[in-house]
Amino acid sequence: MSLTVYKRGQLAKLTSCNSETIRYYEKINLLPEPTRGSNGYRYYNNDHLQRLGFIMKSKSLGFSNDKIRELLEISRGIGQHTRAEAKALTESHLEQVRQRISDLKKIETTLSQISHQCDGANESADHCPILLSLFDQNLAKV
Amino acid sequence: MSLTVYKRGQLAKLTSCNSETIRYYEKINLLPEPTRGSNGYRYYNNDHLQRLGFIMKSKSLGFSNDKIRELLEISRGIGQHTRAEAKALTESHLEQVRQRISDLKKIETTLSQISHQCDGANESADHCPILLSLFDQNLAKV
DNA sequence: GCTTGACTCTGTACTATCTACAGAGTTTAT
DNA sequence: ATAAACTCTGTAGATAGTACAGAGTCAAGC
Repeated sequence: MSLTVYKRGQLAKLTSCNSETIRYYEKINLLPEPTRGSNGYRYYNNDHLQRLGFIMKSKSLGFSNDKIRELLEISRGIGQHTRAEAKALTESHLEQVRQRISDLKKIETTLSQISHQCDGANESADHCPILLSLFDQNLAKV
Repeated sequence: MSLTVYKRGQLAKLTSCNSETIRYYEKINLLPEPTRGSNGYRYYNNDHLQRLGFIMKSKSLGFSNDKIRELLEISRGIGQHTRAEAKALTESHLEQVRQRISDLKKIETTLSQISHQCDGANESADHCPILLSLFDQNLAKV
């Protein structure tokens, strides 16, 4: 219905997306090509606005551009796709997030340990426990 | 003391570092240039071995290459650097790790919520709660 | 109507952190 | 001797953008 159009900068402001990034998303087929004015300017419609909002939200949840492209395809598919696909994508991503958290927690523990071993005195870094830990062949694998 | 030398592939195996990556680390001044044989081959010594071990361990703790370069400089500096510097670098990195964990936990919560809202049935993705969430203007900011 | 500033266009280069490949030369094993 | 495995250089690709140069366009104020 709405015939509202937006120039690139306006779309950028409305979505908090860098305006150069909008061009980039078009290049990698995340955002469809908008119509062009006779001046060559891109003119976006409300569908672009909604899609870019979707992209920004998915990004904030850590989805990769490839995953976002898949999610957009599912949402656009006319009955071709199922909720099972959307859920599978989400669950698989969630698993990755959990794995990453688990990895980072191990890193946090190790960093915290080696940091506590160093008094941080304003003296020569010779024999600094942190550096020695990093040189240590036997530092626990993270 | 030890006059052991290693070719690139040997160093790679000993450190579990990809051999192309060793070349890359030399390019970005993370690993000093080794001596070259008359055939142009790189011949590494035990100092390189130890440094690359340091790099790999630091990487496994999530330090960026720039931070690793600083840590190496501190460890190499002849009394020029202090333990305070090493500790500050570590603490600042630890803070970043904690922040990242906190961000990921929020993402995990949101993903888990929207995933639970979807039954994942093998039916049309129309009205899929996950996709609707991602299109929703009001989805809680992560 | 003109000027000025803001915007947009294209293409390309840069960030970080590697990884991989082509085509040539070298070493090693059988 | 020959073939496999290794190394050399330089360059391109992946991921996810960001930034800039140089040209053209639009909008507001005078």
